[in-house]
Amino acid sequence: MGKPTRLKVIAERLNLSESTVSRALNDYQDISAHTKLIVRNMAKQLDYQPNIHAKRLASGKSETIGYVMPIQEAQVTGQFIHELMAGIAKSLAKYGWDLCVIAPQTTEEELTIFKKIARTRHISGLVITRTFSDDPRFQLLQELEIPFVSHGRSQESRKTAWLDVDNELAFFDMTNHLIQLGHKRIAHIGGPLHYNFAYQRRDGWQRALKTHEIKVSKTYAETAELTFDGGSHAMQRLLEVESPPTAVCCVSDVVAIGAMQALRKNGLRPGKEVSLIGYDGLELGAWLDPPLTSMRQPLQSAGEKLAQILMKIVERGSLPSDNQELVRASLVQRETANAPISSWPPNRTQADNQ
Amino acid sequence: MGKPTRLKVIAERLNLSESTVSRALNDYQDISAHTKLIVRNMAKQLDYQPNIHAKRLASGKSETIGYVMPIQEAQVTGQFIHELMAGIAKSLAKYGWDLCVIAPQTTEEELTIFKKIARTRHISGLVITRTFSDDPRFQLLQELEIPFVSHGRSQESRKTAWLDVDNELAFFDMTNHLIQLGHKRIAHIGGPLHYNFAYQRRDGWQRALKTHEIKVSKTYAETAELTFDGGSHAMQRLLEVESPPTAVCCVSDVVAIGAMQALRKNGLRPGKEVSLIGYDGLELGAWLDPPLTSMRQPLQSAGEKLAQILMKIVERGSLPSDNQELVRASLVQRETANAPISSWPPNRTQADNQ
DNA sequence: GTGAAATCCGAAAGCGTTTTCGGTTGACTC
DNA sequence: GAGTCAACCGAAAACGCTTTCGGATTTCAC
Repeated sequence: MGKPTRLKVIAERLNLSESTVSRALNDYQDISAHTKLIVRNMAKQLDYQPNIHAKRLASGKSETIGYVMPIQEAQVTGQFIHELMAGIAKSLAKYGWDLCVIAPQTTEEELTIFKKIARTRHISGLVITRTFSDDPRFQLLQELEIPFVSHGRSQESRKTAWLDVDNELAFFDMTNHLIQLGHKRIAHIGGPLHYNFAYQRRDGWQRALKTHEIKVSKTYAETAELTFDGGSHAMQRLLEVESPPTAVCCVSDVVAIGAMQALRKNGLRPGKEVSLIGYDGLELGAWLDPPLTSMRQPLQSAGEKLAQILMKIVERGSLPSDNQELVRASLVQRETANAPISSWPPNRTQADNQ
Repeated sequence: MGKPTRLKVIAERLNLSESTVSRALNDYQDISAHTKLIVRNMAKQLDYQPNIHAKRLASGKSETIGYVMPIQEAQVTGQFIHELMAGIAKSLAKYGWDLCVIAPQTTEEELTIFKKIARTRHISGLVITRTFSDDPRFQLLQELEIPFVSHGRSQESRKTAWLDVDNELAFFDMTNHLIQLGHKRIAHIGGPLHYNFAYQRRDGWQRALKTHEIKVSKTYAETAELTFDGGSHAMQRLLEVESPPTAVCCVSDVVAIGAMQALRKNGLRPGKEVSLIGYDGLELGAWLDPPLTSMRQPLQSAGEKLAQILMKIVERGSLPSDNQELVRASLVQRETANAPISSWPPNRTQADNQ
């Protein structure tokens, strides 16, 4: 009920000036240890919470960072975003910073919001996700001098701060896993190349094959929209090549799930005739029949790291280029990646393909 | 680069006082139409954006609402949360309000945060979700006089603002749908009764059966944790009763997916021997084999409404009890709800059950 | 032409912090 | 005992806006 405690009342009670109290609480050097102690005790006793608006106005800092929520288009980003945000919020909360959600409806609106932030500065830094190879946000944010960190990279991210999974390594690992199981005919369903990760994932797949001196057929390099249907169609095409693969590395779980459907439509069993590995490690993969093998990246901790990085840049002026970090994805073994079986692929005569 | 435009410069340019400019921009009645016009033009020309901290400090309003992110426990809440937040943020943005995410790790921490907000008042209202029948948050928030609106109800929500799906009606509709298809032996896998919706869903199922004078066997009223395994186990139990159901109403999609697995384990086909309807309308239901029939509630629009309600309460002092709204869920027809088939259930002799 | 009532605007006092700039102590040196 | 230097703290000016209050002008009725 009563008005919250202000700096003033704690100053009066201790017979100190407001400025002394303020500096004591903010640990200034010119306040004696003794004074700091009694001030802090009194503050605790009165449950003092500074008025955040006054603080931000006076100091010119906002202690707020924004998270740009991806525009709703790609599927099943929900869980992803949830975990990431939880990590960010958790980390920020430790330092009393706020996480403010920005949900632009279009790309243009997103850029407009950035410009507005640049003027008002009521948000001191941004976390962006869903990065594209050619992503206009990187240049704009640099021009506007808005501190930011991206989850994922773009072509432009040489000088900016980012945290990303080592996609290349993940797909290298994934492909190696299939090779260990005995596969030699390993295809890849990749994503559209405007997603920055699409390149890296494809490269990882290729490198693994090359390392084991397996030659890569062009027909094995498929591309799909990051949707269920995209995966389904791509798989269908893979089944129609001269000699179909015995295993497929999929750019995402959703695509892999689409691929599973295509297999079933053709009377094939995922994990038997054709092995499949997805990427994202979505929990729902475990509920499928059979459960989908996948690669998981740490999300909650990624969120925490993103927040740390951003605070470091905003607060201590750390250089963006000193804040680039690659994390490793790990295999989630379930049931769609097994050794190849002898009855597949069926012998096809030349005639089959005419 | 240059400092952002302040009230001061636009006042100087027009030879007006700051206070006049301020009131003109805020549409006060005691400013002439003409003055308002030129002030607004100048503001636009200079791309004026008020300093939000100064504004909030002076006015004592924060124009920020908080969204309490559910603690990460239940499965697949991600998509749900994402859509809801997008709706909230979108709606708030129209009025220049901010959405601040709060991610407590435990229930105690959540309550502690509420108390802090009550003191600092830097967040003027809260949206809470995942409500329980006996939910301590309702009483605390009322005591602390923090405006809030809940997505979902609790026992305590007679006087508070909320937006909820008509769960009872949804399950009434769902059950009726199965009855129309010719089912008479319709079971229900409900959720733990500490979730407020669990009661209502069960009641809707019961009412539909009673309306059609189908007597409800107690063995058909199952309860499950809201997880894949929970659904699976509950379905297994249903298959072991004397005369198993031909259709099951599931409290959630995840539970329904678990139930599908149990069916398959027993050599039964979802949508054939046993029909199944889930609830949530998750997109991933469409990727299953067969795709899961479900009920969907509008989420994005729910988020928008929640924001509207909260702003109304915070800003215009609208009474919480005048802001209670029920929305209707709709059936998402996919492939797990069909007419019963004659070969199921098999005839069982008494001996079978001994 | 006087009084009263509108109409419109400016002055100034906040809002609750931070931060700079001196000023007052006391200790310490010689 | 005068001078110097730290060590501590207070006064006061920001920060940029809102809002109350009253004053000046105009309008209108009589």
